[in-house]
Amino acid sequence: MPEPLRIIFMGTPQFAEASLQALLDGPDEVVAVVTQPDRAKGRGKKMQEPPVKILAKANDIPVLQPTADIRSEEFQNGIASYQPDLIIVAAYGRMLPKKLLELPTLGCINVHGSLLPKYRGAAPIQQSIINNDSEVGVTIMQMDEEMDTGDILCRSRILPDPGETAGSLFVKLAALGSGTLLRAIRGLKEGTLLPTPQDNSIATYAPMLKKEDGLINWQLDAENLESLIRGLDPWPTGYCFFNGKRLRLFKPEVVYLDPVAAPGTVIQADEAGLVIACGTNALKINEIQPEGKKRMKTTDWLRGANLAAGTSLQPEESA
RNA sequence: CGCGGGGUGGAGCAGUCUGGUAGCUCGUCGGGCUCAUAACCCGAAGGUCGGAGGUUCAAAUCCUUCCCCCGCAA
Repeated sequence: MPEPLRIIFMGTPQFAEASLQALLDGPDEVVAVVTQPDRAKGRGKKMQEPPVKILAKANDIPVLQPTADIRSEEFQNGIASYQPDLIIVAAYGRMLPKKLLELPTLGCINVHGSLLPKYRGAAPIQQSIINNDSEVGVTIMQMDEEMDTGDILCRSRILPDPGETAGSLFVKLAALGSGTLLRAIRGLKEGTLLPTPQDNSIATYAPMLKKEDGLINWQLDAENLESLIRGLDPWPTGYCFFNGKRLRLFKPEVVYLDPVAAPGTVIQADEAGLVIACGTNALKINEIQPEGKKRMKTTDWLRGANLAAGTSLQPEESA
């Protein structure tokens, strides 16, 4: 095995940054970075570079941004010209074709934000919070042609903290993933890794979240909504409506009481906080972001908002 | 030039349409009450009303322009 390895890194968002940085700090050579094209984002639809691209440019690494078809001859020849020993993928955002998977001598390996075979797919970290899992982690796996189904090389697990959000867990798992990745690479080089096939019978999927997934259904149990809101923080965020305006909900807390009011009804709205009736028990919301405003403590918001107990936070019936 | 909301003592807001005394709920500080208190009562401090220019006897308010924050959409 040549030393150092020639590595191509494929990734796009913030989650991938830590892994790329770890590789840059590591013993092997990152010869190129592949990332999604710049996209028009934010107000005024300004073009924005993916975080991974920014990091790559800062380290003078060639960046490839295939736009349409990563199955194209042109792109695959481009990759081949770097003669990679290993391709590492972390939240790149697309499946890789077979030809590409077989190109590097050591194949392609992936950093995934769950303990596979649990939560294959796009949103494993959010899903693990939403389901209130007692144990979370990352998996390094050998990639194959299907989504997150390859043999497991390495896993690391941690315990989520109370009140953990998808955002806070993202940071932790990105760091955990980068360390686990380096361990896996070392193992590959030394031939000490034992690739383990996934047990498909216990596999679950974590589909990409949509904005509408954040609309709170107050009929549900407060405990479920509590973890849901944490799992949707910071995106797409749990939300409901008040006076036709969207209210984003953060820092939820289950209040154990038998709600006499209909689900979605405000039970309490004073200096002690905002409590809303759910299908079972109730939910206290400790931070809130009204449309057009910054995120703030709910008690601050209540001082200025004209919200009384008895109000329903269901979306308006009229369409 | 994608659509829209917003910037008012430390916090959250009202006041802007219809120019004319800086308001509300809190917080802070001082005093009182109380066995005691984050409760209650009395009092006080604290504001270039985002910046600049303009109109006017007079601008938070009307006009022009710039800066900043945020939601939608992508």
